[in-house]
Amino acid sequence: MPEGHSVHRIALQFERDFVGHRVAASSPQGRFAEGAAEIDGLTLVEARAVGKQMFLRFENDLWLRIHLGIYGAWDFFGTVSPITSESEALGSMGAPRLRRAVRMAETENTKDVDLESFPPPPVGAVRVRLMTDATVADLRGPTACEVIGADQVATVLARLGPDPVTDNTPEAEDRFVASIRTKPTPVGLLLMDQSIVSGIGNVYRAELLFRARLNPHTPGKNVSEDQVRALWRDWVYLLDIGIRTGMMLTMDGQTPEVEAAARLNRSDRYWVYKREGLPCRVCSTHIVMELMASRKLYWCPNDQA
DNA sequence: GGGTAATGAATAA
DNA sequence: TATTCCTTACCCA
Repeated sequence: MPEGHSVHRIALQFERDFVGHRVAASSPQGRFAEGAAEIDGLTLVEARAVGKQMFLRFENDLWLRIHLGIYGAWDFFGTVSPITSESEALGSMGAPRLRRAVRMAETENTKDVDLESFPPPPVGAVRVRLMTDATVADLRGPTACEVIGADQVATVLARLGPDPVTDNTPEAEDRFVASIRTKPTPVGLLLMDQSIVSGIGNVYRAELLFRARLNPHTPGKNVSEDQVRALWRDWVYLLDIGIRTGMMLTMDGQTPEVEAAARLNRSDRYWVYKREGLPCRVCSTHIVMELMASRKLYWCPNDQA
């Protein structure tokens, strides 16, 4: 579930429960055995997120770079501190897996499986397990997972566009404006381009464009400066909500009923995302789905004319 | 039990 | 533009 907000939340979780601790690193699945051995037993010094990338800095200037890709996920067990006042601890995002573990234990009728035990046995294909005395973090299905040096971290960072969290400055906004407004590329593609702006994925892309009432096919250079600045500021705004709540809430400012429903059900959460064929919440026109660079793009052809 | 989609991006061509 | 990689959840039977 990784757009920028998730990655920032995960980095915050590591900051809370891992930074300053000696960390045992292993690869239960085996595919990251060498990398895990490099950092095993080192103390975590810093946790950073930029866009969809996370960097964990250990002693000796060794960095673990993680990119979750489309289905990577971290699960936390044990001591999992709340990271914002508005959300449960991140461990709750791992709750489905926890429930599945409970089901498995029940169906297998193995009373000796102690679900409260620490550390819990790894379930599934755990590429990396990071563990302190009190907390376990399991990573599955990442697109990138590697131990690198500071120079390589800098190389990765150099090709990332501004992230509103690390870069909420007028200069960052100007950089975003300039890179959008010089390109003939459809704005719907530009928003997904991590070298132009960090952290936006397929959900936020569709929702940002709808909120701006912008046609996704509009060439970047044809979007007015005011509109581009509004896009940046809306991303700043939505990302903050996402980090605080742990949800991609884009229908804020609506009635309390609508907002409550959005928090409760995914199907009531978005303006256009995954609403192909359903009536637009504003004008009742059928929401359209089309493939743009092989990703599903949802938009309202009437409001985003 | 099988098939598919999924909040992503690198690479080849 | 097409292919490849990574893993799980959900839907259907």
